Amino acid sequence: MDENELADLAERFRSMLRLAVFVSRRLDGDLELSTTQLSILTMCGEGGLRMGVIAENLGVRVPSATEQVSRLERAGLLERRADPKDARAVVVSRTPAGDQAAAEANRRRTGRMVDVLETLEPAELEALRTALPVMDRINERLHTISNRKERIA
Amino acid sequence: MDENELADLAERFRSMLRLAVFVSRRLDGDLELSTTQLSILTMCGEGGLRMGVIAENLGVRVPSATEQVSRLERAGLLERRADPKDARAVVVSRTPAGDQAAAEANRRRTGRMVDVLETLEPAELEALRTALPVMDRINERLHTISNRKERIA
DNA sequence: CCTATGTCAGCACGACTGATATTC
DNA sequence: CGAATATCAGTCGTGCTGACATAG
Repeated sequence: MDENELADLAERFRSMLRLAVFVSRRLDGDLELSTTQLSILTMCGEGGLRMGVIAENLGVRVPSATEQVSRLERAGLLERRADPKDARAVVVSRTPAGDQAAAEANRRRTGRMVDVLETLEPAELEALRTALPVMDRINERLHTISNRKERIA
Repeated sequence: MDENELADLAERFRSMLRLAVFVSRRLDGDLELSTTQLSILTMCGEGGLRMGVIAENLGVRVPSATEQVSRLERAGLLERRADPKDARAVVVSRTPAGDQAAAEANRRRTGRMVDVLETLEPAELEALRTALPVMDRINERLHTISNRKERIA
């Protein structure tokens, strides 16, 4: 693929990213839990996570994660415990109410998404399925490139 | 495709949307113009747009568009003119400085995206290219579904 | 003593609603 | 007069940085 084709694809992919943000807002905007909050709830099953890990998974700074966790804790969906191995750290895990809320919210959002996907044709669904891993790769590469830049600068 | 496959695809697509938001932040987060602001600048070439159209294109309410346009106007990149056909409306268009800023910003962001895409393999780029129109379709369908819901409610 | 972890305080941005003009 | 267009005022959510306490 030559340079011009790549630049064209890059521009169209930029448009697609904008659209993805837009679609995300439309799908999740009117629900009780924000996209970020549900992500935190979902990742905090299975024994809990440290605050720093939550922040890293979300791609935000630690204070931002603290804020979201505090909010979900006030709502009774998460709880903080001291890490027995390291008293500086906290381990965040779901309460039973959090388990229930996460399951319910994920079920509902997936249902909405199914409603949309049902209107597409098989070839379109296949195109989607094939492209999904590519976004993961792009995300990985983005980390690599960012890190390299930091080292140079 | 049966119900379970569709639900599985829906969940993975939801993850992809989250990732898209994340990638978008990483790519545009440290630049002078926000993603939204550059979208406005880009769409306001070719004779200008009314405020309501800008809001609709962005998927936000009119007051939010007003705020962004005011900011870009203060920065000297956009200008408001009265619509000669309808004195209630304003027409927003780019200044020469806005033309230049939009071209420069778009060039730079596309360049960043090319840096990322260059690290992918041909098959992955092809998968991406094939999937791009599908996101447009999803966006269209979302409008249809939302409108139907409003009518029912 | 230096680093790592998390919280707090204060700030910025960008969305929203509700209340106005103004004009169709 | 009612509907449409844009703006203003005020609020909220969610990110950030910088300063701090506590523990490794």
